[in-house]
Amino acid sequence: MRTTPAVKALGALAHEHRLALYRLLVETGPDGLSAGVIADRLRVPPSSLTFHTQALVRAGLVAQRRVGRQLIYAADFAAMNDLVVYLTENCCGQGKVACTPACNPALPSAAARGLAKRRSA
Amino acid sequence: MRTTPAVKALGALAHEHRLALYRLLVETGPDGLSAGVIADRLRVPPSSLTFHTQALVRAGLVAQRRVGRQLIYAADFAAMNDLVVYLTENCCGQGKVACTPACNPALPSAAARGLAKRRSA
DNA sequence: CCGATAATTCGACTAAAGTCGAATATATTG
DNA sequence: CAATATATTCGACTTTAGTCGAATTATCGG
Repeated sequence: MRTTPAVKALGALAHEHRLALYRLLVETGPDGLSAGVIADRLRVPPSSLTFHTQALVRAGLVAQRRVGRQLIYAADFAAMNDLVVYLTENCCGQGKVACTPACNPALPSAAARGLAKRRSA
Repeated sequence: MRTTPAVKALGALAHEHRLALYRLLVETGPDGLSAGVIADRLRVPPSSLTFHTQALVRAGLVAQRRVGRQLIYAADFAAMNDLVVYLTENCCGQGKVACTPACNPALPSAAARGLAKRRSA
């Protein structure tokens, strides 16, 4: 079965270690953190940490770059926004007002080119 | 390892059938749809469909109610909003969610080239 | 009660995720 | 180049997710 970008992103976040890692990167901002620092903070062995960082990178939620001998990971905020938009899309058929606890505030409508149906590795 | 509510919710959405099902329910609104109708729309055998609806119900994203001899499933919009808020929490070190659309000052690559304001971690 | 409809549970199976030590690659420094 | 720091890949393993036919429970109309 074909795995869509949105499912990849959700699957990448659907693990304690990776969600903690992602939230750590969201909190940190564009500067990001090195793999070593992350492994230390999350108390995860290096080889396991690699497994999880790669899951996030493959899903497009986290970007990787090299600085010296370290690999730095940082959250991709646009990807997260795309995901959020996708989840709340067409809420209640977008015409009705019946969404009791308020469907969603206004969010960037970048879903078109985002997580919707794009086909990529 | 303890599985937090957020991870349960993300895991519940991290599957093609369940994401399609959830989005179908989001689009449908509070009235919801019966298991049979859902199975028909998603082209999933009844026993498999049950497996997936239960995953969403267990995660708190979908509510179940009986009407006659049918079981109706409907999205829980408050749960989705909670999840979205949780994902964007503490964005860029700020204590609010208000940065959600704006929390995209620059991607790490751009930041590394000095195209954006640098923040120390 | 009976027969039909609606959906779930059960069971057996296959596929995929997750873990982590040891070996390996990559980059820096002297 | 050699020694060191940083991180990944590999391999072997355990656990969990997912699939779906067949049997089972629940409900309705007569």
